[in-house]
Amino acid sequence: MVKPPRPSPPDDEQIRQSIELLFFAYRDFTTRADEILAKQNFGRAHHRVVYFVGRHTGMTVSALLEILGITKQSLSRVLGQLVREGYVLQKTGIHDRRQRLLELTPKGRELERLLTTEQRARISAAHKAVSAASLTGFRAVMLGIMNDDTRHRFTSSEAITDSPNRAKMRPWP
Amino acid sequence: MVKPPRPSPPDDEQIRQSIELLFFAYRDFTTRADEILAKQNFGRAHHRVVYFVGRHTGMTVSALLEILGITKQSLSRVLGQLVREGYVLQKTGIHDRRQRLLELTPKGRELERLLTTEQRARISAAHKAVSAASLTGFRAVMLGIMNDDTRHRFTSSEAITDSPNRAKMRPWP
DNA sequence: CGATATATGTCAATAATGCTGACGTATTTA
DNA sequence: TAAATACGTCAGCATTATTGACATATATCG
Repeated sequence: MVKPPRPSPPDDEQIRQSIELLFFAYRDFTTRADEILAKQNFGRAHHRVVYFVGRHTGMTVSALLEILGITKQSLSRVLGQLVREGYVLQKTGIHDRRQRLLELTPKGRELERLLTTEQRARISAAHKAVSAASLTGFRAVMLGIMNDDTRHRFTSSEAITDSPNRAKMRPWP
Repeated sequence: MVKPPRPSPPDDEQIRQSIELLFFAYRDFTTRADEILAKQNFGRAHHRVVYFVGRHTGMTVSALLEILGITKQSLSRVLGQLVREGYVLQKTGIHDRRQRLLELTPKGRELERLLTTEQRARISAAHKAVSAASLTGFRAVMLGIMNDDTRHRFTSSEAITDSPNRAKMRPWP
């Protein structure tokens, strides 16, 4: 007891701080939307579906499952509910008729807007409060935290802003 | 009533990207620990309790509730379970005997280590892959995302490592 | 001292999210 | 034609979180 098993203390402290930044930022980021959802008898899962379907109109169910990282049974309840209540439309795929391509109805877009307005304002304020370099740093660290295969989602196509740092990122142990 | 159906599109794209960075980084950050927890019949809530009690030895139940942002009834089951199974100790407060000060047992510390080892490695790698400036930027943005009152947790007291970088962080508008 | 507030715990009911496992159907591909 | 794929669904179970009501011990105030 006199001798606490310490990892390298200064480094460990920095790491723990980042863990906590992630925890608290995520916690505060989601609470407001959760409150709005509760009033409509929806949950966070509905928000995620509406967000990503809005973001990627015409996406397949599989693509959505991969993004959410859940099973089709779990998605089923939520998606089925959104479809039945007129927030999401399913259209049979043209090239592959087994697919159900997803898109938001006007009602769905309305809900998406309602849910993310506060979140976008929050992020927007955070962006405006820092320098462009800070924003780049934020992105670099977030990309470093996620899995390699998830990272492709940001690094491949056009979406990414940037950053020289990316080149330094190692593949991950 | 409301006017702009569209925010300025380029800006909106950057904001959405940050929202997604937050979502995917958090998702990937938690999955491994969740798997370990599942094997022991524990959930993410147990992880959070063990993490924060380990971080703030001797903390009160109220302090933990405030950090977690949940109700005491929700905490009760999880905390009670951890206490009964010997991961967490409760000691009656000295100055205020109504308080139950929380701390980890050796078994609790072991569990905490098991759960966060992978997470710390993940964050550590992300830190090493970027410049000190990027890290500062990451912190600034994360602090900007969280609520004002949550931010005090990082900006006020000692808990912070320290780092010359800290000095550059602005108090926030 | 007595009233009241605080710190904590507990019981009960309810809801949302997620999982595994087992089937079923339509459609595409080999 | 057989196998693989995309999707859906039913059933059962665990975890996390909620509200509301009530209980106990201790502190503090008038």
